[in-house]
Parts: sequence; structure tokens; C-alpha cells
Amino acid sequence: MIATHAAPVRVTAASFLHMRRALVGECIYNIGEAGIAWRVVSGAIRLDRVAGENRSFAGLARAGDVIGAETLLFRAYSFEARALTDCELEPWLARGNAPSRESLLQMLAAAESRAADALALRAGEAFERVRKLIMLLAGERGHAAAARVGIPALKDMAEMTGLTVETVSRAMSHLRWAGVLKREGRRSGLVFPENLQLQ
Amino acid sequence: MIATHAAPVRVTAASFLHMRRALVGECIYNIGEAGIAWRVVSGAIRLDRVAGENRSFAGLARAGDVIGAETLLFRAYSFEARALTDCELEPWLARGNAPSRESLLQMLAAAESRAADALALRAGEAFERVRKLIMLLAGERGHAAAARVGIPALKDMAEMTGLTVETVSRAMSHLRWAGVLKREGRRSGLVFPENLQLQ
DNA sequence: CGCCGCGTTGAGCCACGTCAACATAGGTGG
DNA sequence: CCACCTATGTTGACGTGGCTCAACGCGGCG
Repeated sequence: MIATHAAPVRVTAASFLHMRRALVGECIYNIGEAGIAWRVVSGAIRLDRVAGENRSFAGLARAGDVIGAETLLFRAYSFEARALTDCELEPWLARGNAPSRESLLQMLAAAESRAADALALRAGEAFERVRKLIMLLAGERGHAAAARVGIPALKDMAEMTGLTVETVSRAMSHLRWAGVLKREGRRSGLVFPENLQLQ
Repeated sequence: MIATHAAPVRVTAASFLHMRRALVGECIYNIGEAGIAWRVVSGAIRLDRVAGENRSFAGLARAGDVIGAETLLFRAYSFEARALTDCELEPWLARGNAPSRESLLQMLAAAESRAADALALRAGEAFERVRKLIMLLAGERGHAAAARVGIPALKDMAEMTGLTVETVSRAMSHLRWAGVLKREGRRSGLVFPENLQLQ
């Protein structure tokens, strides 16, 4: 579980705006809407740019990342956010507080690192791309124990990797066949990163 | 030309660290090096992540963008920067000055927007990708007048778009044939975005 | 129950990767 | 100045990885 702010005495207005949950596929916010910035507590979120009729993948946020920080500047979201897996969010900063320079610099560095990760999802062969995506979602933790991952819809994986649903489906089958991924219900799996010797 | 800081009387230490130029292909900084953040005055720069032996494209900076801001946090660059075209840089912030929250938020928003642009370079068909890259380099200005663009090496364009040099070469020939791009010396061209009806 | 969205699998085809040959531009040394 | 060399760009021929299209299974829902 997630440790809530340990401030039992003083209850500010902000603490009423508590954790928010979103289910797979749910829209968290739309472009142009007013709102606050959120920290992703668990799950994964997809950010999209909307140009006319078509959405285009613009970023992937995972636990620990902050999304929607542009509202501090523009007072409106400039991307659309949708839940790739069930996820939990908490408001970033108590209402009205300004972020420190330090934390802004950290977010900047994190944003650039995430951008590089997202870019990497569109390089290399199909199987590699899907593997990278799953590893990213699994959190790239040490190769020791198996990790539980939420598996997004194939359509989302396809749009993130720049492949088609069919190709992603085949790659996922291959990952399972290779023992890297094990089914656990429809929407989650166990990852065994060590099983990657063969091809 | 670029207006230099209009401070003729007081000459600070920072103003000695003046504009820097880099030629096509030149390395601007390496990962791990100490240094300052730069604002791109003209030209285009490619940021790369280095993992072991292989570089991977991690971002594209154009005139107006700030690169290397992570040095304010880590005291070292976390990406490698190389000039895609001849370019001019000026130090961002006089030495020792801290950036305002406002400007950090702007950089954050800009970084996310650039990330989305870079991602878009790896979506769609080959010709479309190369076209988008050229348009991006040209600065997406109004479709009115022809704009001069610095053309990066095909190898760089290939790595940015996730294509091969041969395919990029063919796409460039096609752009020229379609009248969208006109040669002007080896390393630059004129863009006519309006010539895009056909195909 | 039938419907609908999602995932899976197969068959065929095409855009792009691969390989190879050649053109061109700079750079260097004589 | 030319002779030569290398890096870079161009073009063609060919093979293939992934896209397209189609059929089907499965689960959730009215």
C-alpha cells in the first residue's frame, strides 16, 4: 500500500483532494481542461497529443512520475492522459504551493529520460520493441525476482511501439513461449527477465 | 545576426563565456562531462543516450531550445550532444544565476512538446517521416515563404527517423522531385511546404 | 441468447531493409 | 595544380519482416 502523508493533526484543504483511481482505458484528463498536476502512485499512463481527428502517442508515465505539470504554467492540460493499466494518482503539491526549483529540475531530467525511453520503444525489431515496453512497464528492476506487470490493451501497445495489434499479439505470444512472460489473468502477467538467452 | 547582451558598461565574468559555434557533426559535449546549460541560437542539435557501445537517439534541439539543463542538478551532462547542422549556442543563465521557477516550467513544457515531436518522427511511412523531420528542422513556419534549412547527414536523419540511410536518401530524392525541397549547396536546402498536394 | 469488442492466428503481399556498385565532394600530399 | 583516398550520398536488384485482410475464439453485457 501507499503511505499517506503523516500529518494527523493539521488537515489542510489540499488533503481533501485525495488519491484518485483510474481503471484501464479510463481517461484521466483531456487537452484544454483545467486541473492540477498528479503524481503517479501506481500503474502506467499514456499521454497523447491530439491533432484534429487523430491522437498520437506522446509519452509514457509510470509510478513516481508527475503528469500535467504544464497546468502550473498554462492553467490547462496540453496532453490527454489515459490509464494503460489500473492506476492510482495523488495530487502533486498541496493546492497553491509552488514547486521548488530543485524538484522542477528533477522533473526536467526525468522528463528527458522518459522521452528517451519512449523513443527507444520505436527502434529495433518488433519483438525487441514489445520486450522493451514490457520491461519498462515492469520497472526494469534487478533481474532477481519475477515482477508483476499490468498488461495494457494490445491497441495501446501497438500505438506506443509503432506496430500493429497483430504484430504485438505475435510478439507477446513469443514472449510467453520464451518464458519471459507468464499470464496471470487477462490484464496482468509475471515477468522473468532472465529467460532471454535464446534469441 | 544575434543581438548580444546590451550591457556595455558592466562586464561580468559570465559575459566572457560567450557564444559558441559548432560545425556539422561536431560533438558539443559528452555524457559525464561537467559544463553549463546552453541555449541554441541557431542550427539543430541531436541528443543521444549512450548505452555501452551504442548510441541511441534521445532528442532533437532547435533554435530557442535549452540543452544540458541537467548540469544544474547533476553537475554533469547526462546526454551526448552533436551538431546536426552548423550551429550557434550561448550560455543559458549567467554563471551562478539560478533559473526562475517560471522558466523551468516553460522548459518542462517545451521538453515534453519536443519529445512528442521526436516520437512523431518514428511513426508513419518512410516518406512521411522524412518530410516531418525536414519540416521540423525548417521550423514549421507559416506556409507562406520558402525557408532555408540546414540538412543533416543522412546517417543522422536515418537514426532519428528509425530508417536506413538508403531509404532516407530515396525519400529526400522524392521530396526534391515533388518540389518540396530544393538543393542549395550540399548542406542546406529551401523548403516549399505548399507543394504537397500530390501523394 | 445474440451482440460486440478484443485477442489470436493464418495467408499473401508490399514497403523497407540488405547488399552491391557507383557517383561526388572534401581532404591531403606531392 | 593534380592524383589519390575516404566518407558520404545515390541508385538498382532482391529478400523479408511486418502490414493487411480475413476468419475465428472468447468474455462481458444488454
